[in-house]
Amino acid sequence: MVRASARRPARPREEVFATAMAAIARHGLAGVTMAALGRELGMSGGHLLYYFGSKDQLLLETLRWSESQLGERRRELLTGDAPATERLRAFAALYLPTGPGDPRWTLWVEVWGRSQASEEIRAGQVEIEAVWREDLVTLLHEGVASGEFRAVEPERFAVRLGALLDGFGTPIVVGLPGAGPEVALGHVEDYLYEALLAR
Amino acid sequence: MVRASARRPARPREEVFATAMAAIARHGLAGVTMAALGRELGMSGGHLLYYFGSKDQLLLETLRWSESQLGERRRELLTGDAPATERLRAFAALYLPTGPGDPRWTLWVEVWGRSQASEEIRAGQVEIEAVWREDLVTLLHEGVASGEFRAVEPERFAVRLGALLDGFGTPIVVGLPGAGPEVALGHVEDYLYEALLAR
DNA sequence: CGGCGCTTCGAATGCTGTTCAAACCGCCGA
DNA sequence: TCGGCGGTTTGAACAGCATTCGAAGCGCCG
Repeated sequence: MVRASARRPARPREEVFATAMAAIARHGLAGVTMAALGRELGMSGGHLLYYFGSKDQLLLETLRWSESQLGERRRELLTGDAPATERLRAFAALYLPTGPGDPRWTLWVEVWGRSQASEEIRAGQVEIEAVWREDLVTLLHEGVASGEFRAVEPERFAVRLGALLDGFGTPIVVGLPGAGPEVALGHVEDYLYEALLAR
Repeated sequence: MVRASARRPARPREEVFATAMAAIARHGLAGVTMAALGRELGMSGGHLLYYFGSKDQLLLETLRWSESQLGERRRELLTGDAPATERLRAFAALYLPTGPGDPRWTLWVEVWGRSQASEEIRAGQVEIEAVWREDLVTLLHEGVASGEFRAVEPERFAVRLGALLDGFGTPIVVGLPGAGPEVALGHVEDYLYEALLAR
């Protein structure tokens, strides 16, 4: 058929991810249609699917991109020469949601919801989380080695701290009453004090 | 029109919930259609919606029912005369998923995924969780009062323990590598020892 | 016995993810 | 320069499903 509408080159991947993330944060994944996202980007919905394969794949790639954005910030604060305690606190603050509807965490909530039914999404989230875990373990090693932290087992401690942060994060992003980043950070700081510093 | 198919009375609510829960555990909510669920129950999909209003409402009611099933067990173990420490451990064991695909937790994962977009679901989950929280706070009060636990603040401690349990539970039910109820319980027990018992 | 309100069915409706045919375009080799 | 090829882009078709809703059915009550 004669193409009535003009062809438009795909938007840069960065812009696609940023727009997708904002839309998902605002409407939830179910509230975002490929057609609507395409309109926002000046692309067709079919064009988006040509590149990403499926809506769920788009979600996973968007999360991957989002997490990679944080990689720089996390590396900066983790490799600074502030005491390990401060860096660990900063790590937790960076990990936790900024508040209800935090776009990055909204992606995570959507991914968790799809993870059980998809080995591919599970593998993806494991890969993304691994980076956080490795960085945390490295920091814990440093703190223990320098004598700043008690002689905890870094791997095991990282698992527990990760669970605690996840457990606090989800109610924040979802907007449950009483849940907020300050409250959560207060708990985490107390926990870190009791577990790593108190003698 | 002349009704070709026979009318069938609705299945008891209990059976609807049990069947819905099993189907959701097996396929995820997205993989369960109202038509298919109706066929399993010998009802029409429209009939299910007549009673539940929407698929999301069915999910929330199923979770409510599921949690009420546990209410008895939780009350039994919490009001026993075993030491508070044992009862607290049993509480944690009951709270955590039994393993990947745990039906009860699968409902929770689905609810979390919809919570952000729905005030009604948020309110529902807060109500359901409140019971667990209250029971935990009561137990903590007992343990502190009897001198068995350190003088922690029960409300605050319950928030933190709840976060830790949630943070451990989700990877288990979703089936992430390395996550399992024994591992999680080990962590939780260690945490409880360090936070409540160790001097 | 008639009317009322609840129950039950299942197709219609509306919507959306995904597929796919077709047009378009740039590049490369003959 | 031209034809072929492969990637790009569109948007409708397709398939599926949540939800709505009209209509039939049924029990109960006055």
